[in-house]
Amino acid sequence: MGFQYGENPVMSRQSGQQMISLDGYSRDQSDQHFVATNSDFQLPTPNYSLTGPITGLPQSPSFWSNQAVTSFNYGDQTSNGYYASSSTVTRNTSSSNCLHRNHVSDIPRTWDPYDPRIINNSSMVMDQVDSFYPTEEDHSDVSMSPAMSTPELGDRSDHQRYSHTSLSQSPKMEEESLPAGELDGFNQPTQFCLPGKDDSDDGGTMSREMTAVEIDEHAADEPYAKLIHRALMSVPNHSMILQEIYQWFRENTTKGTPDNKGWMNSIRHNLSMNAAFRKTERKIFGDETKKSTEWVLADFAVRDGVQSTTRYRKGTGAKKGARSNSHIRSRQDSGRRGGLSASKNKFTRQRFREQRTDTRRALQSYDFLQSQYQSSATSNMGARHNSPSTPPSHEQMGLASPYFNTHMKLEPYERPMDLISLEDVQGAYLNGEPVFTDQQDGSGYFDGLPRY
DNA sequence: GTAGCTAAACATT
DNA sequence: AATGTTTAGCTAC
Repeated sequence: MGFQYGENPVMSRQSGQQMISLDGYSRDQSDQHFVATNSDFQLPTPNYSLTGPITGLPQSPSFWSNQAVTSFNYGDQTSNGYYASSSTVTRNTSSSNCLHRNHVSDIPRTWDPYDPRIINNSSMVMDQVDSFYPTEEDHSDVSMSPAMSTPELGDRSDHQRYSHTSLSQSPKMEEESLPAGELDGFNQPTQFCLPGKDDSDDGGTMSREMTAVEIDEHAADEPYAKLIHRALMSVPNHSMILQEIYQWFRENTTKGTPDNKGWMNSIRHNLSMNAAFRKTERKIFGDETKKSTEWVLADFAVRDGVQSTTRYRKGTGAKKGARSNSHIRSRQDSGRRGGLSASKNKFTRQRFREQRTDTRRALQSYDFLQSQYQSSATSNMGARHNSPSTPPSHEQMGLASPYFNTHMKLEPYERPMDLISLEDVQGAYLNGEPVFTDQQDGSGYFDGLPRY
């Protein structure tokens, strides 16, 4: 990246010099308000260090043996069944020397060292670096581990390979704005250690530092959902477009191979099926008619990590062993069913959303009643095992239906109330007629539609 | 049985 | 064409 030591930042830019985006993607001019050149940006702060998820690690022993490099808590499944969120790397340095993001909303997608905000307030610049990964094609001597680390500037031979930081992020849509303090945990120190499955005599509760090799091996074995989670956690706003996710996989995993496209399919599959990943739309600046789709981590996933995608699988029970004569035909047939079902389900979901809207409107009339019970509700909520936006497990939901409530991608205002949730309702009548009932066999239907 | 990967069909953008 | 959704076969544990 060309970060250099020195008390006096030198901000020079030659005319015609190619500008790069910090996440490696070209930007529209309108989006280029924050751009750094690859070579002439000079870090005004000497002896700096970073906090935040860092991807792409030098593998040199000197790097790993450096005391300043923190240990890793390689988040694994936690007691609540989630993959732990491993969003932050900390340093054993004083906070004044650390680079950390203070305000996500302030971070532009790209940066320009000539931005007056930087020149006049240089501390703001590197305070907000969150991600750091190599982009050069030749990675032969650089570990592409997706694990997060902290490049140590003392070893510039390694460090110089980091041609840019990733500030890939776009402003969240209004309705996606995070509540205050939502990302507070992002700056909280998190240790990166091996999961406690080792032979330590504490029963595995203690953790130990991973070696670089272990991290690489571990990362290579990580499931897609976890890797996607990690990718999204590596950017400040926890959002990426699909192509950025692809690129992250190319650079940080062994899955992103060019020889086949199956891994892309798998990524899309995981994005679609895992409730930790939510789809948002962002209007393209300057052209309100165009929108780009971004994938963003759900709030609970930021806090708690991601669950396995298969957990969201429809539990109809794949008939193992029920093979047709032709494997190919079976495959095609299953896909065809999926496609047809997808279409049908899309329709039914759409109808269900309309129903939900109607239900919500009806329930709004209960606002008054809810306010009467607010205090008791609050006390009940306090007894919740999980935070309200944390999706319940199968067990918690106690659904007779095999459908896990994965794609109730509800906006905050339309989330089921804690007071009254559809899961709690076993039947409803309108004008004396049953609107829906929850049959004992679990085949609950909502106005003739399957219950989701 | 669960988790994960993968292929595939189909829909949507 | 790229992206998104869904089903389901298969393997490993």
